[in-house]
Amino acid sequence: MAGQPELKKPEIKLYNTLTREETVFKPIDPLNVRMYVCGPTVYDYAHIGNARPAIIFDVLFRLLRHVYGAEHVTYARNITDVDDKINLRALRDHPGLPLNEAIRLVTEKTETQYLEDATALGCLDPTIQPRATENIAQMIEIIEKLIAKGHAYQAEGEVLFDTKSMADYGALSKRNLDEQQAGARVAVDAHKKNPGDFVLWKLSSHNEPGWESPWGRGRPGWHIECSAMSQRYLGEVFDIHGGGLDLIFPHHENEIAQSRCAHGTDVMSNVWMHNGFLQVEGRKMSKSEGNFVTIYELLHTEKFGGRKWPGEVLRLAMLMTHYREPIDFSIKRLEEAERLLAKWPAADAGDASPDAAVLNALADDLNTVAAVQALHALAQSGNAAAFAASAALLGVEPKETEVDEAVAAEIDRRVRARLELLKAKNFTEADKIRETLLAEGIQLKDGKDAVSGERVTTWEVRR
RNA sequence: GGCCUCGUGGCGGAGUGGUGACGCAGAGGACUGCAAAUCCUUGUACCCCGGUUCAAUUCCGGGCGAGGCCUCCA
Repeated sequence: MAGQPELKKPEIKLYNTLTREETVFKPIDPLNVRMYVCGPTVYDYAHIGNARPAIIFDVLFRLLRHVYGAEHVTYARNITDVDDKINLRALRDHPGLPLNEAIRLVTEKTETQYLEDATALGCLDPTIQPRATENIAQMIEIIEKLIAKGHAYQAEGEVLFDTKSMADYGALSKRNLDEQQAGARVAVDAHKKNPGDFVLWKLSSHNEPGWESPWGRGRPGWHIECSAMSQRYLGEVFDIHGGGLDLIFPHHENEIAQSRCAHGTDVMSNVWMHNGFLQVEGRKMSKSEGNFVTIYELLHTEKFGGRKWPGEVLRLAMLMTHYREPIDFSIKRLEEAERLLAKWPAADAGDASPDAAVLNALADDLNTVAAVQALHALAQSGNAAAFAASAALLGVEPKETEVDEAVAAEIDRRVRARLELLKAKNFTEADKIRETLLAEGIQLKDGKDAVSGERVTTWEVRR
C-alpha cells in the first residue's frame, strides 16, 4: 500500500447504559481493548434470542479489530457451567450417574452445541471463553475481600452482599431499592439485612455440586463468576461490558457492586451495552406460547416456517434491526434477508478496504441497519472486492451454493437438451424442462452471446 | 406500584420545525417465444388529544398502545 494515504480510522460512538447517552469510545489501552460479554448458562439448547448478543457483540468485536488491530482486542465471553438449572437437568437426564459426571455430560454437550450454533451464525470465537468452574478460587478471593471490607456478611449458610454498604448501588439500572419494594414481590428472607442483598456463596447439600471454601463446601451465587472472570482476564477496570437488556438488573448491577467494592474502583467497565429483546411473529417468545425456537431448530429442522434456514440468513435478519430496538423475528424477515443475500456477490476481498459508508455506519453505535443498506448499494455498484471487505466487517459472507459435480453435469445435460428443443421451436417441451428444474430449485436464465447473438443459458441454485 | 425502552407507508427502517431518505414486497412498462435476471416508472406514512409556532411527524404537556426489569430469562 505504499504511496496510498492511510485510511482514517473512524471514531466509534457507543450508547452507554451507565450514562444513557452516546459517547465517543476511548479505550483505556488502545493496544489492548477489552470487552466482556455474558455468555450462556449451559443447560439447554440456545434459543434464537440468545443469538442476538452473540451476533451483535461479534460485529462489535470485528469493528474493534478493524480499528485497533486484530491483535489489540481481547474479547471474553464466559461459559456458565455452575447453576442450579444445570443440576436439575443433570438429575433429570442422567438419573443413574454420579452428580458430577451427570453435570459434566450436560455442560459439555450444551457448550459444544452453543459453539457450533455460534459458528454457524458467522461468529468469530472470542479471544477467551472462560468457564465458571475453572474460576472458583478467584471468586472466593473476591468474596473474602468483600467480607474484609465490610461489604459482605455471613448468615444462615450464605455469604451475602450488603447492598446498603455501597453508596451508589443501583446506578446502572437507576433503581432505588427503597422505592422498589412497594408493590414488588420480594422473598421475605429474615436472614438478609436488606431485601436487596444477594448471595455470593451458598452451602451445598451432599447432592449439590460444591467446592471447599472458608465458609464450608458450597457453590457461588449467580453474579460473582462474571466479576471473577472479567477481573482475571481483563483487569479490574475494562472497556466494554455487554449482554441482554434483562441483565441490567440484577445481574450487571450486582456485578458492578461486587467488583467495585472489592477493588475499590469507581467503575467496573467504562461502557455498558445492552441488546434489545426479540419477539417471534409479534409475540413474546416463551415455551408456554409455543413459539419458542432454538438456533439448532432453525438451522437443522423445519420447525420454523417449514424449512431450514442458513446461518447467514439468520445473521443478516438479526442485523436488519438496530441492536437496541426490539426485533420481531418472523418468516417474512428471514425471507427478506435471504432475498438480499441472494443478490450479493460471493467475492474475495483481496486487499480491498471496507467501504467508508459501511464503516461509519457501524462506528455510529453499531448502526447495522445503515451498514446493511450501504452494503447493498455497494453490491449493486459492482465493486465486488470492496463489497466483500465491507461484508466481512458484518461477518456476512455470501457463498455460492455448492453443487455436486455429478449433479451439475446432469443439469448441464438437461440445459443442452432444452437448447436443442428451442432450436426446433418446441417451446412446450423446452419449458417443461425449465419448469422441472425450477421445481428442483434450479433457476435457468437465458441470455444472448454478445458476438454470435446465440442463446446462452446459465443456471443458479435458488435457496 | 416503581424504574426503563419504544410507537413512521404492506414489511424493514432513516430523518427533519416548512421540498414524501432508502431497501424489500406490490403495481405499470422495457427486454423475452414465454420466463428468470436486469433496467425504467410508480407509492396513500409519521398512535391519539391539546399547547408553542406563520408552520409540527419533528419541540412541550397529557393520554393510549406495545415491550422489558423489579432475585438467577439474552
